[in-house]
Amino acid sequence: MTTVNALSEVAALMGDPARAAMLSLLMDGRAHTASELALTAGVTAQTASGHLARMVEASLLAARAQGRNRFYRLASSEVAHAIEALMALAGTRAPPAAKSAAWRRDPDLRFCRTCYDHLAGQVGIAVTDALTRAGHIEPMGPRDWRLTPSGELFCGRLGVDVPGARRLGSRHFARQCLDWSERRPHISGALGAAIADTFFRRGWAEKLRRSRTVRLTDSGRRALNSHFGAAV
Amino acid sequence: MTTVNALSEVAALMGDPARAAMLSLLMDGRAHTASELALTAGVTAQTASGHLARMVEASLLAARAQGRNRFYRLASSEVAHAIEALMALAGTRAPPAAKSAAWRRDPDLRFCRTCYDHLAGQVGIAVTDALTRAGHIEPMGPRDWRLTPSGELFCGRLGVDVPGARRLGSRHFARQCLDWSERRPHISGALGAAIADTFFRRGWAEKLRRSRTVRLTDSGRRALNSHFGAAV
DNA sequence: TCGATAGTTCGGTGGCGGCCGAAGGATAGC
DNA sequence: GCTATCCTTCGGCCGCCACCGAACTATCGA
Repeated sequence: MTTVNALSEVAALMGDPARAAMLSLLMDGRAHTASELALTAGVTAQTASGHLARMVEASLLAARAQGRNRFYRLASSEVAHAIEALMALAGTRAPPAAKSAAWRRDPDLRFCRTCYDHLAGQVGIAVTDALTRAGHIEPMGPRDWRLTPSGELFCGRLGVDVPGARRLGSRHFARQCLDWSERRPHISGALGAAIADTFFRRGWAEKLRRSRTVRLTDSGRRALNSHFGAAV
Repeated sequence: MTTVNALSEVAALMGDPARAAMLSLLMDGRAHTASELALTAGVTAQTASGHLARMVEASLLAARAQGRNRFYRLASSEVAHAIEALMALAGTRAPPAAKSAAWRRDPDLRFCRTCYDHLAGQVGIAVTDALTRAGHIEPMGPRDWRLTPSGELFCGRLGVDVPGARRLGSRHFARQCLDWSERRPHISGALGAAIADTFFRRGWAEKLRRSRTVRLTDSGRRALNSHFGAAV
């Protein structure tokens, strides 16, 4: 293959409107799910899937499976650089200010939200980090956490229903879930759900209507400080 | 027009093999006639004419009529920069085995070439590294270089027209341009062009006909050694 | 075990665009 | 004027590829 063909091939990939829309969204540096990218590009899931596979094949994107979701991100900073150079040609300034519109509109979503049934965002990460720092949980394997004896006690004092979580044998007990805004794992699985449930039950957090966004209450903020030694 | 559409449109222009071949030839920084570009791209004159018109329309190329001939050149160094960035991507895409095949095809191009109007390849990197090592230039921000007082003196002794380069207010003075073969930044912008000009004027380097490839002369090799303390 | 959700694969369709032949300027030289 | 060369415009053909519906797989939660 000549350098010329290589040039045209990579440019052609970026030259499709749907793929360009996906790449633009990914210029925020975060990982996004296939369905999110499909929605942004304005195409069906199956069309998006084909586009994403081609871009992964060409090393423009990197993919990581997580549960039912598949997260895609730009494969390297060089990809971002090339996109930026092309956008500069069109006279439009893009990165790094080019976050997705939804993103700019919703900083609260980044702060705290539900991910299935557990907490995510800065609050989810703060809780996870605090538990790790205190030695209450430990990474176990690539995808799980282990609850230590001290963690068992800690959860008991807080009112987290650990026995109930263990009873759900069909469900993973404590999983590492990649936080798509913070780009680090937070705690999910049955234990993550039980912790979130405690937050809601004790009035530390409230779900907003018709949204994944979660509001941390004042007492929740105090609880984070006193019980977890974390500030957000 | 949205930024996304702008991205896909300019990328789609570069994504056609015939147009990519033309753009590659024009990376030598010179103006070429329509028929020459048609020959390079392997298409008929009328097909090439259509391609060229579209690229002029999109401000990728600039055209100038001269007698019966029509000369085309890259519209700006930004266009060259974008092409270079895309080529850097293309270098990473295939596994090593496939890459080296394409590589060995053009060892001379990898050694020294023009990137629009400045030097690239091993020689371009050698010059840039030597200037950095001697403290003549310093990275300034993510995309620029700063010429230090010692660099000012050094360029003056060499006959590089620094004042002339500064006078081009419309153009970036000293930019970092990612070298697609060396995968590290070399110096471009007005100063990069002035340095390259010095190389050609003093007989240190010669452009090969119909190619971006540049030949380093024996005196050029000696100059690199004595003035820059670099060996290639 | 079962339903719901996320993602992929496959097959068929439609439209965009690259291609060339033919014809039509424009310029230079005679 | 005439001719050769360079380039462009026009019209029609053809292939590629983006798209979607349908069906399938995998994972999650109950």
